[in-house]
Amino acid sequence: MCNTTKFIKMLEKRYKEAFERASEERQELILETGIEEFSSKGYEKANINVIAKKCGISIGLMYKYFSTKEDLFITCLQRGMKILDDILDDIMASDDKILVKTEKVIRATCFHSKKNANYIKLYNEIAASKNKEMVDILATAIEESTSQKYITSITQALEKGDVRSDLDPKLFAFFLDNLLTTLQFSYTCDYYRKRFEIYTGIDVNQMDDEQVVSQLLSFIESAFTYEKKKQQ
Amino acid sequence: MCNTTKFIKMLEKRYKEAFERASEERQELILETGIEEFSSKGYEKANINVIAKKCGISIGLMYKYFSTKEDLFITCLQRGMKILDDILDDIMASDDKILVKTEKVIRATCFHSKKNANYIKLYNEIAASKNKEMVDILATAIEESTSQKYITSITQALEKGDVRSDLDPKLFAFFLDNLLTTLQFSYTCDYYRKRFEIYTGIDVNQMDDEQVVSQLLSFIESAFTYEKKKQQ
Amino acid sequence: MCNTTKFIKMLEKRYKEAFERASEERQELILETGIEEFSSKGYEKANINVIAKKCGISIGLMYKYFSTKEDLFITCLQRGMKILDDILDDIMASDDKILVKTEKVIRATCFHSKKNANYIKLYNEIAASKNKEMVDILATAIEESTSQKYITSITQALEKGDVRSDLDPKLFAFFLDNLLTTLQFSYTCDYYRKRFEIYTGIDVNQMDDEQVVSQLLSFIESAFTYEKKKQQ
Amino acid sequence: MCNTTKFIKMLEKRYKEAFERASEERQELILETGIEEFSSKGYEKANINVIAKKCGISIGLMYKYFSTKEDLFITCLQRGMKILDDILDDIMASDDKILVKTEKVIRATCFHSKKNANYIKLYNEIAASKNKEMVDILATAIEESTSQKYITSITQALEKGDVRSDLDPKLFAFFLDNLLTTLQFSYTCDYYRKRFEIYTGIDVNQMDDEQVVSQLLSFIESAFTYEKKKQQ
DNA sequence: GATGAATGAGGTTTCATTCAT
DNA sequence: GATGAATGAAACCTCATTCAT
Repeated sequence: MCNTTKFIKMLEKRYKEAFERASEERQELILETGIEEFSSKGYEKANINVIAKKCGISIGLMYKYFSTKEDLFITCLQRGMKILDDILDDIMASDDKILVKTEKVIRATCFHSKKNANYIKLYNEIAASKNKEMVDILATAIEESTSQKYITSITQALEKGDVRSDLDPKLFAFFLDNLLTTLQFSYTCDYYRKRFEIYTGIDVNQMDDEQVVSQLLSFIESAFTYEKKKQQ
Repeated sequence: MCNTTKFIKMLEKRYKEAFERASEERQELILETGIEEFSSKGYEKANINVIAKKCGISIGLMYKYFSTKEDLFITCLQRGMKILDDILDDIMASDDKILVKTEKVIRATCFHSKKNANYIKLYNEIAASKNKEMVDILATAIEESTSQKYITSITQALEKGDVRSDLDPKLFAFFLDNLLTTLQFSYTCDYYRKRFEIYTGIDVNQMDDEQVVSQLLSFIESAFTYEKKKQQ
Repeated sequence: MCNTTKFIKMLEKRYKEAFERASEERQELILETGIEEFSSKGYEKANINVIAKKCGISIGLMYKYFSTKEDLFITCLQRGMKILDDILDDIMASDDKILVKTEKVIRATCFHSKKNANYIKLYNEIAASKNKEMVDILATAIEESTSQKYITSITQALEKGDVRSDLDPKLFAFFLDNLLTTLQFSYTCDYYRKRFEIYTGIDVNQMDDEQVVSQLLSFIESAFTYEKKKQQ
Repeated sequence: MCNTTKFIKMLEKRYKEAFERASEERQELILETGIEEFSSKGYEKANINVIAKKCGISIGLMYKYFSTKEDLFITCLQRGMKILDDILDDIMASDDKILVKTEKVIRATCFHSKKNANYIKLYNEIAASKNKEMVDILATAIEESTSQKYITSITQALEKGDVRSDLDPKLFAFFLDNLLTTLQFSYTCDYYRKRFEIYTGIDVNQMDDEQVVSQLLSFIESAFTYEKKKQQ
């Protein structure tokens, strides 16, 4: 139905038929356990035998469900993507103006960050992946729908005159997402959390979210709205 | 002399004395080879024996130079940091206004990106590291000096009235660096490059840098300069 | 039931669950092979890969059974302790007088020495270990029950007037065990065997055990029994 | 001159001529450093490169002095033997009766134990060595002279009627040395120290030496002196 | 469907010894 | 005499994957 799933489907199934036949609870258990392991240890150090044991299933069965470690990882990632994309979908499907949408996305980022921390960590994991072929596929699956939403929204705003006339919708969408992505990581990934603390002096979990939201919103709002008078 | 080196020094030497006694060419060869391997394969998959072989030295000698794989990695990283920090230092030491500095940094990012791609990839590597203890140390070493420079510049600009009065210098410095960091990665790291292409439709290497520079600059300029009139 | 096992249990299991699931023959094969290697080469020079190969199993499986080389060693040691302790238990559980027990222990030492040589060599191995922490645990596991048996027996003999009144039960138990331990080593460990030959002029294997038994027994008997008249 | 050196010489020099040409201080430094390392780490884990560094000499020079690690170890051992043997020599050279000599040896063991701990640890090290060929040579070098002294003393005492008539001088010398050797180890080697504590309840360093001396002496005295009336 | 025993290549690290200077 | 850079075999340990049951 929605745009999102279309792109996720670009990633073919990476699980075997046996996995589909497993009970939904089991599917969920396996994927959540995998997500937990991959996000806390990283892809290389995560151990598929350990994941199987934590799920209470045999390693043999795990390989009946997934052909390789990579397939398990990708399937875990798809689950995370689905959940995160649904949140974004809800926000972007509305008729709100771009800045209202932006505010909602920022708030969603701050407020959902704890619950979905592991999914976001998986994104961070692939953002550092060195498997070029895989990375291209994943980047497309992850970013294509998001970027379309942002670009479309900005383009419409441009047409309506809601944003300044000299902006390039694609690049501005890109900058917007850069800010949001980094913020997400700052709430969830070790390195970015420390970095946030270095900049602000405050651990992100003790930070007043409202302060972050309002400052980032005003940053983006101004960036989108005001055109420089005539320079030079 | 400058602030930067002070923070780099927070990371003590991670090489052994024997390494200091090696010829400068060899030191350089080892570090560059290490950087090449770590940035292309990632920390886990990089192989010390392979690095040693590529350098034409025995594995035993490698361990005379570095106690562990981690020490070699950190030393490689320090080399990258030194080089990248020097560039930033040059720019930030000037008396230019904040937006001029910003423009210079953006340009430096675009233009130096190819030469220093591997150093930047190392940053990306640690940004995804799961070794909390290490990550905190590295984040401090890497971000502390940069953040200070940005925050100081913005604070001064605020005092001089060069930027709008309602901004929080720390958070705005943070947003600024987020945009620059993501841009850097977009020029160098596989995932971010693909993402850039998804947003803009163009591979970053065939992109007109000037377009990116001017759009990002105008984005930041507006964000920094214009205050919303009356917030309803 | 008996005191002995209580103390052996102080050493928790050092094998993994997979080892328990292996067939008894395999368990025995692995431990006996390990004992053979450790007792003939010493802990440091014994090679896990070699032990695995001699057992006809892969190194990977060996690590499914034991987490580390040390764990394998300790488990081998526990097997040796169990067997040796059972022998001592049988003897000490009787109602015999202390000197009768002593004679039985001496005979057991001489007669069992060939069959159990390797177990005793393991004791010798840890007696020279430099791993303080481990040594304290092992010493306790090995000596605690034996010492209790000796001290209790001597204390009872003291109460009954079977031994002289001026002896310190603890120290005499200690001296007694010193003589027995050294005798054990003399039957089994290279250095002590040579030393025995140097003292007696005869290789321990060609020695008339009866001669050793009677002389040691009369040595201990006199030491335990006769009090010096008036110490000038 | 004395008996002792005769047997020590059975061990040919295990150092190269260059070592003889080194200054006496250096010789001493190297051997004491080696003794410290070998006694604390054990033969296998002691590292010849580390020993060289701790001596402030190059590894190359170390190999000018000693052909192999084993040679260095043996030479260290010889030094320890020389010192310990000299102490024993002084005691055994007197005209004292066997029991007086015994008392002196026991006292020497208790009182010298701290100063010479490392030498004794080396003995413990070779007592667990698995190199049969080496062990035989070392056992001879170490035990031959000691055993002769004890056996001679006891034989003379037997002739003079100072000890009971039914003892076998060789075996009784052997038992005597067993008690003394174990006591030595109890003062110095980790395993035996813990074992002493298990038997007596007291750490050997907080023990009243006089108590140990008097009990051991009375143990040996009775063992040597009193003959069983007629058994059976 | 489900198990888990079994594999073995491959990675990091150590250290006795050599040798050019 | 003295240095210390250099070697590389060998040890311990990990883990994705297979397959007989």
